[in-house]
Amino acid sequence: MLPDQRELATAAALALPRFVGSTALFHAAVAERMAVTPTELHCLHLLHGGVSDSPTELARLLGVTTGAFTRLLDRMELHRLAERAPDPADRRRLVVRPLPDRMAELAELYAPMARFVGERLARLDRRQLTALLGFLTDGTTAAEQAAAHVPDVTHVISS
Amino acid sequence: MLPDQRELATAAALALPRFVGSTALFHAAVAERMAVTPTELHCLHLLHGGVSDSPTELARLLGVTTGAFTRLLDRMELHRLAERAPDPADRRRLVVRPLPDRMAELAELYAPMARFVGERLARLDRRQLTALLGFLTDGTTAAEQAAAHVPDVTHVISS
DNA sequence: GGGCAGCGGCTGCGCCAGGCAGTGACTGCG
DNA sequence: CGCAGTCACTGCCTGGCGCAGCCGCTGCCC
Repeated sequence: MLPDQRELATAAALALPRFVGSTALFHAAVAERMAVTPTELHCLHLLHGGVSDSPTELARLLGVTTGAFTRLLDRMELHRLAERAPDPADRRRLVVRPLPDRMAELAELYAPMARFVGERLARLDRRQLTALLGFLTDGTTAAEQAAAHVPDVTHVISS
Repeated sequence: MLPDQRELATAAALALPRFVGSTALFHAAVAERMAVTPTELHCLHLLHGGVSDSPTELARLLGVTTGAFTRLLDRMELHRLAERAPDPADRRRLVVRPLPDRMAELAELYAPMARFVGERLARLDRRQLTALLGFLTDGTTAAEQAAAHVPDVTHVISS
């Protein structure tokens, strides 16, 4: 790896936390405009991404308890974001389905960022796009795993 | 733009919200391990990035009111993350300074993600790194501006 | 140079998202 | 057929944050 590449990599690693922070803030602003909590919005993304439709699994991915997820679902139904449906195979379970009702509103709120992303991506060639996409998808799973196994630093404190 | 490039761009745009969500969750997990709120951690990143040292400006960047930031600062001082210092030029103001005390602990908690990012970036060439870095930095400012000017959708609701 | 509008940070109060722990319904294994 | 485990749900409580009012300080402006 060449020196300037190392510099670029360092700069990117430093830019990452701030990027995440500000983007999360943007999501919070969108959620507020929709009179909805950021967690509800995050859940909506998971639902539309087809990641899962199981309450327990969704709660885990969202980082909340199943108890909190019950109220979360209550609110999402109230806000016409999703709905409960019985699971025919297991009467204890239920499946969560996203509702299309407020998608237009959501798209409008995301418009500024969508435009930015679109313009930015249009300037990249195939290799650059592949790198970016790979970084995002692998980073997602890495973050989910890392969040579940954050190293215990008790010994650092106690030492 | 070729068809497969368009597909890649679309995929990247879809992967972005989930990436942000899961990464934010990882940050929340790190914050919890440090017995600290995610907002405190976000503020710490801003301080170490040298973005600003003004309470009002930091509150704006964090998306909280100045009132909430006062308690936030109280907690950060309590947790040895930052400290208040008087502004010699203006006795109304104060300067927020990050403390190095718990940086080792923080680095250890970030280690898994840092390793992933490092390995992932090492595989990219100069053009790819430049594209990624540009996307992150420009995306940060775009998100901050977009968060401040989220379009009003009242007419959508009322219609 | 004295009054005054505006700014910067601090505080009482209430709200609400979420954790915790216990409950009931249901499943499937022994 | 009973029993342990799973899944979603519910009171109770904590705590971060918004809101609005407050005080001290600054700098403009007559």
